[in-house]
Amino acid sequence: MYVHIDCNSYFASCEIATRPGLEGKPVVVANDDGNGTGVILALSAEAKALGLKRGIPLFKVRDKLKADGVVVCKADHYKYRSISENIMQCVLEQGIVQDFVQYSVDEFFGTLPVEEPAEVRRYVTMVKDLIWEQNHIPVGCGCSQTYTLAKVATHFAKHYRGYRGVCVLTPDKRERALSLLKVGDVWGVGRQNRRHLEGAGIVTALDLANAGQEMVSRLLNTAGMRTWNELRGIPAVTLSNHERQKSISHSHSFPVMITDREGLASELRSFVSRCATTLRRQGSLCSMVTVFVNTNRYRDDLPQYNNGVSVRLAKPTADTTELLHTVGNMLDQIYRKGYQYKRAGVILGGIVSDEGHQLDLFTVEADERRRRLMEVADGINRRFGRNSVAFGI
DNA sequence: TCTGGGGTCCTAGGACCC
DNA sequence: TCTGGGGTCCTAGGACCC
Repeated sequence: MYVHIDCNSYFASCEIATRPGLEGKPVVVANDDGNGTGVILALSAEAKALGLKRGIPLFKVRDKLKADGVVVCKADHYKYRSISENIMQCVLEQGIVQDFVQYSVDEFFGTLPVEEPAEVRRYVTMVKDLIWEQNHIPVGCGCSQTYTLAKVATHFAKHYRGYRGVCVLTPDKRERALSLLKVGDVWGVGRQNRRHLEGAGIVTALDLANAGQEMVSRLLNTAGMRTWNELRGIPAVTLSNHERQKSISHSHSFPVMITDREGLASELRSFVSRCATTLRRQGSLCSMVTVFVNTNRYRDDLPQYNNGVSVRLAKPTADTTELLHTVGNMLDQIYRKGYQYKRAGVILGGIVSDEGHQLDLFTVEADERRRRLMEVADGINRRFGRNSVAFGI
């Protein structure tokens, strides 16, 4: 029996759990404090009831937020990650769920060694209650024969009060449940594939499950075939372990457009410093760097320019000073005078473990003093907060 | 005035090998 | 007229996820 656990309105729930006085109030979390360029990322149930939606730019609803007394919180991703780790930890210690893995910051998968629906329900309710008691985060739980069907079950757990947050989707109820679910709400069916499927008359999840293999493989790719199997109760999805990220990126849309090279360079330096910190935290080195810049795509009155460049490094590194230097050179390749830049970012790729990586022909001994400098800087920032020390350029 | 940020996987086509 | 055949690896772009 596969189990899926999904935190409700996660970012908003984290704020309510950690800031006194927010309970029962309409709360939205935005990637900004509400004065700049943010959009709504998450909403409490009370905020949803006001008709607010995820993805709306704050400036469009500024008056409504004020009139309805909505609390706007700035997203704190460090907080959300740390609460997520606590949830992970408490479920692992409880020991009911097996093969427990984190799928995203607010979702978890696992298995249960029991099959009988009432018993499954009892176990999963214990897990749900434990998460609430220890973290004050409400969750929805779904159980079924495959990961995808477990996510379908979670959908029902969240949308029908009668389930009280736990839905066990047994084979005899599978068809009925799938007939009530739009095909676009199935895990793995995005906007593009939904259009293809609907064009072929496949509208509900049940239509997809009952479609012929040939038709499905023509309309979707191999990932789509896995989804098709899972909907029919045949496990086909394997969760890769994400112990080490394969790419690390930071990017940002600027509240005020930037025109000069130095302005962009300064942003990119801060992005790459943060990437390098993450890189070292997970014990990795990167061997590829990508830098990109974009103008404002919403302003058709302004000339548009979007460009990016990637370089492969001679040897993998996690050294901030080295990456700062690289990024500066890369910006020179793509920076053009005369544009108003709205967004820029850095992506580190080609990530390898920092032990036993391939040295190139010309590598002398690694610079021990530089490595220790990074270690000390990371240590200070861990202890006294991010950006307590940074690289002056 | 103001429109997010961070990921993974798959595939087609090109470059290269013998 | 006729222009080999069988591979691997890498990358960019597009699909998906949260």
